[in-house]
Amino acid sequence: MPELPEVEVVRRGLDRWTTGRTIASAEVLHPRSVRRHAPGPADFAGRLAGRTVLAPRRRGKYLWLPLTAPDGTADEAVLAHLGMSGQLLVGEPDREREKHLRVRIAFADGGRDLRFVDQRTFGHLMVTDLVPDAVGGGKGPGLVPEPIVHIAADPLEDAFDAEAFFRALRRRKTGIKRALLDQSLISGVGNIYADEALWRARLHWARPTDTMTRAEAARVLEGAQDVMEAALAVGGTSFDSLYVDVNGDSGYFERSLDAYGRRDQPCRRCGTPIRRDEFMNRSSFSCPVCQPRPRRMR
DNA sequence: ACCGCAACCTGTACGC
DNA sequence: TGCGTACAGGTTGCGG
Repeated sequence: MPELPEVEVVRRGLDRWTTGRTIASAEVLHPRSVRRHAPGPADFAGRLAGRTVLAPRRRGKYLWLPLTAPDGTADEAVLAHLGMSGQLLVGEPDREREKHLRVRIAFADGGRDLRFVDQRTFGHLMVTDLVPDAVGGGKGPGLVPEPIVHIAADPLEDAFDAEAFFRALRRRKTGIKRALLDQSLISGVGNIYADEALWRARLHWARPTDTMTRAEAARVLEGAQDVMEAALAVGGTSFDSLYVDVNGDSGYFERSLDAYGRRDQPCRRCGTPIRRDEFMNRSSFSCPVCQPRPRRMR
């Protein structure tokens, strides 16, 4: 459940169900799911046993569970990325094993367990150090997992710097959608919400960023913030059972999408059929009238 | 240093 | 029913 609102839905579920609990054991059923944990699956499991999990945090599409050190502070975390099809599910330990169960974490209290289920295995978990945050001049989470220090703040964080984002856009020689999908410029935005933000901002995906105005950048940013907050309010976007919260329930935002997946359906602003373009080996949906092609494409 | 694309996987939907 | 093709919401790593 890849984009920011869906990951935030999961974070909130974990906050309720795993915070303050002590891990009894972890079981890695598919090594690919911990491939970014360099010391390997056995080390991954060994590092979790006996640790207490603190309140989950998120930046963009990354989620992490801080782990307590002997003195009670957090120095490490379990970092999770759901990729295209990852799910973090919480439920009774004796329930059936999911077909694509990759990692199972059991708690010392014997209650609900935490499962990482991932059909396509693009997602991953790892145990990593927490290091001082690089963004936002101290307004960020304070400590962040080392592997994601290069990720930009997401637009729902206080630490997000709109002016810095604008300057970065102007420096780049690329199109606005590519920039929105670049997690080092702005994190949390994926293919769905990029299309939705651009529809709201009335900008074409290929609009070159090096000539964008402050007003255009502000429109895109506001579009992204508004659409992701609206999606979050109804549990995120899900087209099928692959994108669910920790209890396995789907969100309702699909019905509110204005551009994504609406090929040939009337634009909700002007009635013109929405077009689909090929872009980066995937799809881009936009209104041909509200979002006219720029003279120079990127 | 930057940009853009191919690769990594499994499953589903659809046309013939 | 079966087969082939296209497509799916993400990131990394490599070539240019």
